[in-house]
Amino acid sequence: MSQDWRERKKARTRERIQREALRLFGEQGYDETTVTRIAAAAGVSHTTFFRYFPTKEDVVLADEYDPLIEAAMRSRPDSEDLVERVRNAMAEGLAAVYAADRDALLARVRLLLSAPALRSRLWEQMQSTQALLERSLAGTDDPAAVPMRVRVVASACLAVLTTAITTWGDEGGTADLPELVDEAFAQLRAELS
Amino acid sequence: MSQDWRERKKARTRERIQREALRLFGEQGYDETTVTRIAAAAGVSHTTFFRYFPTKEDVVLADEYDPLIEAAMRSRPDSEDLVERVRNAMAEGLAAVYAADRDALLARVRLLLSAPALRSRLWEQMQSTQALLERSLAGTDDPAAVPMRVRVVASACLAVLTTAITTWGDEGGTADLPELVDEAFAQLRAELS
DNA sequence: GCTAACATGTTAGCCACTAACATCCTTCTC
DNA sequence: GAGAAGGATGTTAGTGGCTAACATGTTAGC
Repeated sequence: MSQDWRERKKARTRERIQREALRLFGEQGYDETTVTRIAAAAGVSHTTFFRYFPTKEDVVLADEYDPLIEAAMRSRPDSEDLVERVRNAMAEGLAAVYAADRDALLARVRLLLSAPALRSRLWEQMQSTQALLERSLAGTDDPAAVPMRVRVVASACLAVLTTAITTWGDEGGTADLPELVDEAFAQLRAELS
Repeated sequence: MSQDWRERKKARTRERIQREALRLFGEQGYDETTVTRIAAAAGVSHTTFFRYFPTKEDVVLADEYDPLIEAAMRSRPDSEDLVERVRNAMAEGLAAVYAADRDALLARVRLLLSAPALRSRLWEQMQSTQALLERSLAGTDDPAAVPMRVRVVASACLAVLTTAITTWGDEGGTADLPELVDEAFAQLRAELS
């Protein structure tokens, strides 16, 4: 009971900052919105902003997806080959997000596509997702022990997923994303046979 | 004749800045080396530094590879399928750099692997390389006219190339890079059949 | 109530990067 | 060969992301 009030207040402050930030980004663009401005809109100082989000980019890119993917990877049977396992795990995680949150996902993707700084940050995050995939596929915790074959698969699958999501965002979210992802994987397979 | 002296002087200044920068990065690390320090070592002011290189990252990432790849893509016969064309073009461009410049390439790769800021910048550059590949494969100049199939191929091939180069750098450059790239493509193909 | 813990604000500063202006040096013209 | 024009450079000052130090207020546990 003791810490509850504090935790809840902190969570609300965090949400307020994020909400105001996304609103301002949408209204005036990412680069044109300063951290100080966001902090003022949320009623805090810019130092407090940085106590909640280590960088400006993190307001957009709070990574909730890695745990999803990790769990999905664990539920994949060993009978599937490497690509199938990654493909299905990503599809599973994505389906959950997509069903719950389609519009928010689209807004986020479009923001990401609009600001170079955000895109580079995304790449960094994907690097950690890739490391996760590799460890999971290779069944080891030592990054140096991952064979190149596994790294090739992980990076290629992520590239395909990214391409599908990017295409989806470029088209304004008109298509069905899970279908697009399926299609993208099928296309790669078709090109390589 | 008139402008020659000026041009040559500028070229020398540019090289001096770059040389000193790479030396300092090697000695004390990328993040630990400030632009002002580099400028001082090169005997110029920090504003002059930025007149030669738009960002600190650009000292490391002057992109000479895209033109190579573009030329190589043009020399590929239409009889090859998409993946083969990209694969061979990249192999051709890489072979040239590798033969001429192996040690410099290795040093650069290792620097890239060491600094997150540089890596994200690399991703941005790869985005432009990917766009180039897509246009070349699709035979169009309109990015919106590129079918997803082509984008999937381009992004996956780049991912494979990057994985091979990264592996090479991680292993200290002991392997033969062109061979590694070949192997990486073969592995992806093997996993997808 | 008192004290320890903690969230926040203020201030000052670093660094990448930019703009404005003055200076100097080359180059071109007469 | 003197002077004007143009370009390269330095100085200064400023912005924005981000950090550290310290002071203050607010809550938690006794």
